[in-house]
Amino acid sequence: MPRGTKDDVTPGPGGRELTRRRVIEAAADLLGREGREAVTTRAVAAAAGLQPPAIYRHFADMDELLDAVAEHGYATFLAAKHAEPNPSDPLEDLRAGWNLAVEFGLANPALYAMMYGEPRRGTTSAAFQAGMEILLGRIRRLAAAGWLRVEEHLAAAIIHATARGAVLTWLSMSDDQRDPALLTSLREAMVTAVTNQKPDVQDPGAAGAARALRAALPEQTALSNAEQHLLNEWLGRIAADG
Amino acid sequence: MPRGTKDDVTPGPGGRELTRRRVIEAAADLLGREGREAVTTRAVAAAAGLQPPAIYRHFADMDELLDAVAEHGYATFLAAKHAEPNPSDPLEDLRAGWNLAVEFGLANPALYAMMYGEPRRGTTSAAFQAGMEILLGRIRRLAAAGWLRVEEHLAAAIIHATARGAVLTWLSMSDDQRDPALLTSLREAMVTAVTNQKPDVQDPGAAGAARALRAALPEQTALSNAEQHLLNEWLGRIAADG
DNA sequence: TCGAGGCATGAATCGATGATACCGCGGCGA
DNA sequence: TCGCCGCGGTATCATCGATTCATGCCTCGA
Repeated sequence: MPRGTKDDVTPGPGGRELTRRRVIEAAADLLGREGREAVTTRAVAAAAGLQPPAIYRHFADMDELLDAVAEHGYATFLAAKHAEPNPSDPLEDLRAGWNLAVEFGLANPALYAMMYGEPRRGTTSAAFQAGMEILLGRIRRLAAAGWLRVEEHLAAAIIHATARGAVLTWLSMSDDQRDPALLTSLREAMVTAVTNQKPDVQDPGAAGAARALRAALPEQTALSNAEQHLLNEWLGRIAADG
Repeated sequence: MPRGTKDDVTPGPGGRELTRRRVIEAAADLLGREGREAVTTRAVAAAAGLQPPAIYRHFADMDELLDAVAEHGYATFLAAKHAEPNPSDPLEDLRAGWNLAVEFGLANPALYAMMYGEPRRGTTSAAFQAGMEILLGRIRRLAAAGWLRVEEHLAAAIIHATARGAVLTWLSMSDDQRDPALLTSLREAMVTAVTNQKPDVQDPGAAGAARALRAALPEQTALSNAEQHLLNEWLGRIAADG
């Protein structure tokens, strides 16, 4: 029997990618059901149907596996929600994005605590980067509509920090302490911190923004007279272009 | 020699309380200098001058020791700052309290991550409770002065959550990403969420329009690549100026 | 002053964890 | 068809948190 020895037990056939997926999902399942401590090489290996050392054929170390679990959980959540942005109302889009981030945390407590509880993990993780990317996209549309009150990266940091604080604080409270108003309060605080009460530009698009900036140009102090002069000419061309 | 055998080595004399303190300070020192992973029973015992099992004569398990370390670090920080509240201006007092909480986090990264990074630890910790107590005191004075906009416990949760998000986000960023404006923005967002103070309406200056135009730049066709490049830099300066 | 009990100390040890070295089998390409 | 790369399994290591047990000091009481 040329292939019997491998098929007769749990491991089963399947390519490398499939085994990798099985390991990740086993780890994610353990993390979700029994918490961070339960995710050991032995427990994951047993749940995935292979021996502990085999895990290291797919992941350099435990941290890499956990990063993969984070990415998997994040992608799964996004796929289930398939939240499409609404270009017509960027402000409501901002709220929806914040809600989405918080909902992810509340739906995956152990995973979220692992991703955003340990400060060192954040930067390198792919899931972290992915979350920031879609956040920056929403912020860009907000900026294009003239709603943004602060610089884009600062806005992203504010949004992220409020969501992070909201989720971790919520998770650390007992049931009787949890007040849904905390989440809405933090969200609205974030909105007022990030956006203007009225958009700074009336007409959408580059032309409208150029007209608005040209009108407000005399107040600025960051540019020299020569720079301002040239900028003014360019703004005129952009405004006429629209 | 009735007491010589105990004095001739590192352990030294002193009561039970002193040994306990030495263990806590050794653990706190290890945590601050080498991070969370370095705090093992063996390392702590070696630094404190006793055998690993002796630690369990003072603490039920590792978690209890870490809780004691948290309390010690928190008390030490508070004693060093000896920040006395200013009854005359409860609003500025609120800001000072928030700043204090954040400064504690930035000054003790590993300790803060341990205290507020793992959601499960929060509730039981004595240091956590102590922080909440002085926070509630400040909130009460705020309420007495008629400044409070929301219920006291909700206010405490908002303050705590914003500080928590601020510190953990700050700690997870690399040096070049850290913008002090993040901390002030979050603090002011907290103030407007908690108090009746109206947010200062900033006039729609050039900064907002500059941000809008920057976001819409890729659409425009009136400028060459070189012109657009320079324009982008100028817009960044104007946006940061606001 | 002397004896007895309590308690901290220290050595040895346990179970479990993350990680590694080595071997054998299989599939894929030359 | 042969050889090689790679995957999984067995055996094993170093270290971690935590426990057990015997020893000896320290204190309290007679």
